[in-house]
Formats: sequence, C-alpha cells, structure tokens
Amino acid sequence: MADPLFTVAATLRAAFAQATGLPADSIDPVVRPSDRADAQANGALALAKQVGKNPRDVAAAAVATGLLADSCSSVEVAGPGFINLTFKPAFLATQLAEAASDPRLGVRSATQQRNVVIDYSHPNVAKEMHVGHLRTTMIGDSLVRLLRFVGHRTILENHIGDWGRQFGMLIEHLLDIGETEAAHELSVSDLNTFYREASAKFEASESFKDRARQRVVELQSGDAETLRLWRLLVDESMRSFNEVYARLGVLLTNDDLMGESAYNDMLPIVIDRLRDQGLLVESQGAEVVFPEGFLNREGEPLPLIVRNSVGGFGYAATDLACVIDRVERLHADLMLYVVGAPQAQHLSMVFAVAQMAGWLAPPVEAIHVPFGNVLGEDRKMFKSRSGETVKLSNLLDEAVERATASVREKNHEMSADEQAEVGRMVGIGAVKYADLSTDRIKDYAFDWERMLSFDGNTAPYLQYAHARICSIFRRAQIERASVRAIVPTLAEPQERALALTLLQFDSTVHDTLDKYSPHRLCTYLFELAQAFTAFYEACPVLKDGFEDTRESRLALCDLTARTLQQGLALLGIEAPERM
RNA sequence: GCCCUCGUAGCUCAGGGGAUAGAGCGUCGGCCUCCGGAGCCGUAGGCGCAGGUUCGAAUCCUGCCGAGGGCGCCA
Repeated sequence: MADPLFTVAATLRAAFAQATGLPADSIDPVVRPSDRADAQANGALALAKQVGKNPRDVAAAAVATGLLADSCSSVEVAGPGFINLTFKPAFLATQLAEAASDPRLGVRSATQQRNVVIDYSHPNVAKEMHVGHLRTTMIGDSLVRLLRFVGHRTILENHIGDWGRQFGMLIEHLLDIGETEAAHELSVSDLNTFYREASAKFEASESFKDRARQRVVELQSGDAETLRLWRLLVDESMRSFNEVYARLGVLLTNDDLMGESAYNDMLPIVIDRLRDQGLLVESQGAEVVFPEGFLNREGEPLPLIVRNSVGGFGYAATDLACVIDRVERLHADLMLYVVGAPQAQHLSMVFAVAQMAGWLAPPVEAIHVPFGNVLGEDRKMFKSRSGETVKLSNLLDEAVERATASVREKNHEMSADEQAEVGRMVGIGAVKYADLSTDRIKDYAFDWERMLSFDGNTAPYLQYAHARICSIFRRAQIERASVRAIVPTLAEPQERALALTLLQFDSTVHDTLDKYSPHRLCTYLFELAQAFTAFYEACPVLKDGFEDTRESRLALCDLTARTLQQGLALLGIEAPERM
C-alpha cells in the first residue's frame, strides 16, 4: 500500500539487524531510487564501520537472510557494498492494485495526527492584493491541502493587516468623501486609489494630519462610531480579497480571519505575563525583551520591542499574543508561518521570547516557512511596465486571457463556454504551478511564455497529460472505475518505470510535507507525466492487436490520471477532462 | 561591520552524504499509413573559488568572491 522503497526499507532494516546484531530501530538502510536497478540500499557502508566489518560482507549477510525474496527478483551486492534491488513485477502489480483500490491512492496517513495552525496570505486592509501575496497564499493553501490529505487537523488563520496608525488617515479620508461615495470608490475603483488619496492628504495637510492622529486615538480607545467606520473599510477590503480568493480557488473564507485587531485585548496581557516572569526590560523608554543570541549592528543585545516608548504596541506584541492564542485557546501543536524570508530574524526572536516565557514548549513547534520574491524578466522585483506593483486581479485576468486564447486556437470545435472554462483552469493553474514548482526559498522569475507552455515542467503540460488519458477512456467507452480491480501486467520497461513512479506518490506526499516544500510534489508530477508519455509512446493501449494488454494498460492509465488529478488538487490546481 | 539566504548546462530549474550530477527550453540530428505531433528518440554542454571532515561531498564545516535581504521603537 505504500511506496515499495518504503516497504523494502523496513525489510532491509530487519535484514541488517540480523546481519549486524544492531537494534533494528537504530538502522537506516538508506534506500534510494537507482539507475542501475529499481532501487539501491547503501546502508551497509555506514553499518560496516559501526561493527568493524567489511561493507560487502555486511551487505552479503543482509542479502543472505532471504528476507527480500518476497518482493525482489534480484538482489545484488555491487561496488563497495551497495545492494541493488529489482522488484518482482508481481509485487509491483499487487501494490498498484492496492493503490488503485484506495481513494487515497496508496498514500499513508500521518503516524501522528497533529493540530496545525497555518498562518498565510495576510493581505492588508485598504490595499489591493498584489504579487507579493501570491506565494504565501499559494504555498499556504497547498500545505493545508497536503496536511488534510494525510489526516492532520488544520486551522487556517488569515492574519490580515487591519490595525495600525494608517487607519487614522483612512477613516478621515472616508469621512471627507462621505460613506456612500467611499463605498462606491472602494468597490468600483480599487483600494489602492483610496489609500493613495488618503496618503496624499496626510502628506499635504497639517490639519488633516492632526485629524488623522486624533482618529487613531479614538480607534484605539474603542470609540463606537470610529469602529463602525473602520469596519466599513475592513468589509470593503474583504470583498476585494474574497474576489481574488475565489478566482484563485483557495480555501480561505471569512471564517479564517484573525486579523491584527483580533488580538488587541490580549496585548496588555502579553505585557503583564512577560513582566511577571521578569523578562520585560525597560530600554530607552520602551518595554522590551532581550532574547539570547541576537545582536544589533553595534554588537549589543538586540531587543524585541513589545511596547514602544510612547506606549504603543508593535507587531511583536501581536505576534506574541498570536502564539499564546494558538497554543492555549486553539491547542495547536504545530504552527506554520508562511511568511517571506526577510522576516526570519523577527520571527525567530518572537519564537525565542515565547520559549523564554514558556508559551512555546515541546511538543509544540513553531516553524517559519519562508519564501523568496517574485522577480520580473530583469531579475528585479516584479513590477508592471509603468513601474507599479502588479495587482493580483490584473495578473489573473492576463493569465486567463492568454490561456483562453491558446485553448481557442487549438480547439476550434469546442464551445465558447468550454473554451472559457478550460482557459480559466489552465491560466490560473499555470500561475499557481509556476509559483509552487520552484524551491520556495529561492526567488523566481515570472515568465508568461514559460508558465503557459505545454512543454516542460508546467501546469498545462500536466493538465494535458491528464486530459489525454481522459480522452483514452472516452474513446474506449469504458467506465474508469471498472478497471480499478485489475492487477496490471508489467512486461515492458516503460510499464515498469511508470509503475515505480506511480508507487512513489506516497513517499512524495510525505516528503513534500516534511520539508513544507510543494515543489517536491511538482517535480514528482512532472516525472510521472513524463513516465506516462514514454509508456504511452511505447505501449499501445487501444490499438488493434493489443487486446491482451488492453485492460492492464487501461488500469495503468486510470491510476496515472487519478494520481495526476489528486497531485494537482493538492497544489490547488484543477485538471480539466479535455483541453 | 555582524547575521541570514542564494550561487548547478547558453537560459529556467531539480538533486541537500553514495556509484557515471538530472530535466525543460534553446542548439544540432533523427522519427509522421500518428490510441490527441500540445508528441517521441538521440546530441553537445555544468556543481562560483580554495581548503577541511568522510571509505565517499554538488550536498556537511571554514574562508574568500558574487547576488539579494535583515540588523531597537513601520508591519
């Protein structure tokens, strides 16, 4: 039911234990895919050293246990002590049939169910969502889907920027133009215009600046009318965010909102609790904590500023309140922060202080899942031609437009509606996949041509492979589900290769989650699509004269399509049945 | 100045202790009585530099070079 490499690793652990006398749970057999066989085990080399024997002898002794005979047709010791493993076709076929009969396609459940809080997306109220929000939203969404798929409980938290000094000027500007006009402007125009106008007045007018400052005080003191106006800004912004979320097809809803404002009441408590524990220090008029090991540019201890010198709470206070809330109220035992790489130091300081205060202690874990920037062709921050940040809504418009044009060009007979629908799936999928398919820690260059190409490691290529398989079943006029009990025959090398790749879906999903790196799943899906294409090229499915292999190959087709579809779904990408 | 991340083929990227470093695009050369040619097969071409650890290093450690980012009251 699991990856054969995983299964054989367990077998080898026992074999090595017998061969060396070491306890099985201390042994890593180091099983890897191999280009010389189906798999290779390299564990003998390290183990030989531990027990003072020749690596080849250790490998030979492990092989001699005979434990591998059930799953392997060939087991050979090679080189300095590698064990080359070739699986029995019948073993692989059985595993495939098991995966095919499983709604989760053979993916194991997590050994321990965790309660996971995922903090991601977090756009700012009164500002348009832009490319800067793309990665956190995509990566976070995919991690949620992956976590759920292996059985974890997930709590989504959209920590929107809905509080702070800028709301003084925004509310005053709102009053200036009138609520009706403001609501109109915020909905038909865009959020950025409203923000820019407010900001311009703030810069230009001293009296406006005074009003804005006064309004901040009223907001913070909970003045009802001010809060009502603030709520109006938040609601209008959410309308705009939700449009983008709907188009992206991400899981976030209003129920997941936990903006900065939600923690206001907790901020004094954070201060009290830090003070009670003797962690709070007054420094240059501010209340701070000095976590160990952090230095400023003068080499002096670097503080985490919880409350500034004029009595205001900064985001450090909010982030600490978040930790308390997530651990004590939500009972999270894993907290993922899908936040850009530049915040690394800030977050590690927050975590350090939370640990000092005892709020964050094993088995509870807080993990920063950092990511790099989206770059333009010039390798600098991705900007529009006019030099402005690119709005997500515009970006998605263009993606769908380009993809629809391409679909239209290649499917003249398809109805306009279907062209549009497929174009939407392809366009949105392309943007998402481009974002998820490179190692998140690196910057990546945004390139329309490449991401929408049907060749290479792209969403359209994977979607195409899926659509092709769907087309095979349409031609065959056979129910997909009817081939799921078939144990396929793996005679051709391309069939074997496809089978091995299909069975790696299990370990790929777990590996992807271990590293919180969706690009590993992307790489796998691309390899799967390539393995399928090679299979399809070499192994006729429906052609006359191949009736004997027909059902077996249809079974391989079906499992491939389902794995592609499920894999893409875990990335938040749709797979059309024709395109 | 200190700290963090990154540096792999012409380009875009995988690989993060195991044998001969992979893929896509592009290059060059093949394959069409093709189950969707939006395809397939082949080709040349590379681990920033220098040390170290190890039986074994693209991978771990140190230094240097280069790029980006962070470094007390913005979030």
